[in-house]
Amino acid sequence: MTDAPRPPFEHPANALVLEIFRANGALIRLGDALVKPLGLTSARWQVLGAVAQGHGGLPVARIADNMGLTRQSVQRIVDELAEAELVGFAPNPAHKRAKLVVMTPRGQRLFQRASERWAPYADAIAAALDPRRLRSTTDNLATLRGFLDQTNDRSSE
Amino acid sequence: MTDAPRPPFEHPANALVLEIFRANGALIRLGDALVKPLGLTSARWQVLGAVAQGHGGLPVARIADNMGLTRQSVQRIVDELAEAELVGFAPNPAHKRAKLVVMTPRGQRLFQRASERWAPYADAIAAALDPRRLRSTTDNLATLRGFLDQTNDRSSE
DNA sequence: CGAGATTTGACAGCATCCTGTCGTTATGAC
DNA sequence: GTCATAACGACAGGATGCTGTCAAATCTCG
Repeated sequence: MTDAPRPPFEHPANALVLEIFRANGALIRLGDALVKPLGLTSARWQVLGAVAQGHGGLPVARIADNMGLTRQSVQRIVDELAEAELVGFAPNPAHKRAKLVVMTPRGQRLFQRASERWAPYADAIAAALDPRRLRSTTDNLATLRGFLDQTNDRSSE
Repeated sequence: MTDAPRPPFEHPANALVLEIFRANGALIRLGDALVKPLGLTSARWQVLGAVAQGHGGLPVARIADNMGLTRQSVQRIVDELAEAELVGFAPNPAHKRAKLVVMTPRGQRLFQRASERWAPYADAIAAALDPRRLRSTTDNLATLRGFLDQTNDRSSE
């Protein structure tokens, strides 16, 4: 049994990476199904959430940084959300072109409804992973992401 | 302090979900940069890895299941890999149309080179997260994914 | 105050993954 | 043995995210 070809799949880090990919996919699928009846998608819901967090309004580039995405990806979603009148643009006193993205009342109502739909699932996740595991998993992923971001930044220099 | 608008962002599960999204994005970016000099992308590398694991050859649908993706996504990548002669198709004794995807020698060599490039990063991850954390994080994500897959399957019935 | 660097938005093109639908092939119930 | 079901591949279309490039606005520093 020493002849089994053993590519570095045995490495513990690889198992983690594969689980992250699978969890990411499963979360997006769940999110899409969850907000589809509201006319939303996972991506739009996420951007809406990021806008909701920036109470005073944030430029697109800031939202992208918060989400770990590029400006272009977020810009496209924001434009679509603006088209649907779920978000609007407020003048930015600190930058003429970089207008602030703010929620419209309609956007707030829709986001509220999405949040209500999500709540039971969030609770179920918290039930499947007790508070200690939930927190340690989050912390460990944050540690991993810190390393990855650092590595990515370094290679782009 | 009871008036702060508090959408369910405070929920511990949400912090975990956001970290999974960010980690996923960072991993794909790192993977793309890592195998770009080899003429590969993250997705092709991943599919190549899945083919490498199925030593005897697997039909596309099986590979997709293993990766948590749809058949169509994997099929397109496999076709491109076949075009580049990195994988080939072997007849499937159990199914006339569902041919088995197998590595070509060239694919094996390329995957080997990608693995060698990845190894230092895998080690670095294992260094940033000690074995116990690495394993518990992987296990907890697997638990989460079990719940998510179950929920997704249920809603598609 | 002025030149270069940085940040931000706009536009174009591409890679990846999804859903929906159809025809072919295997499998299982009867 | 036959028919319904499931599994698999093929094809079309849409959604999301990325890179590359350029212009406008701001900031930094001498």
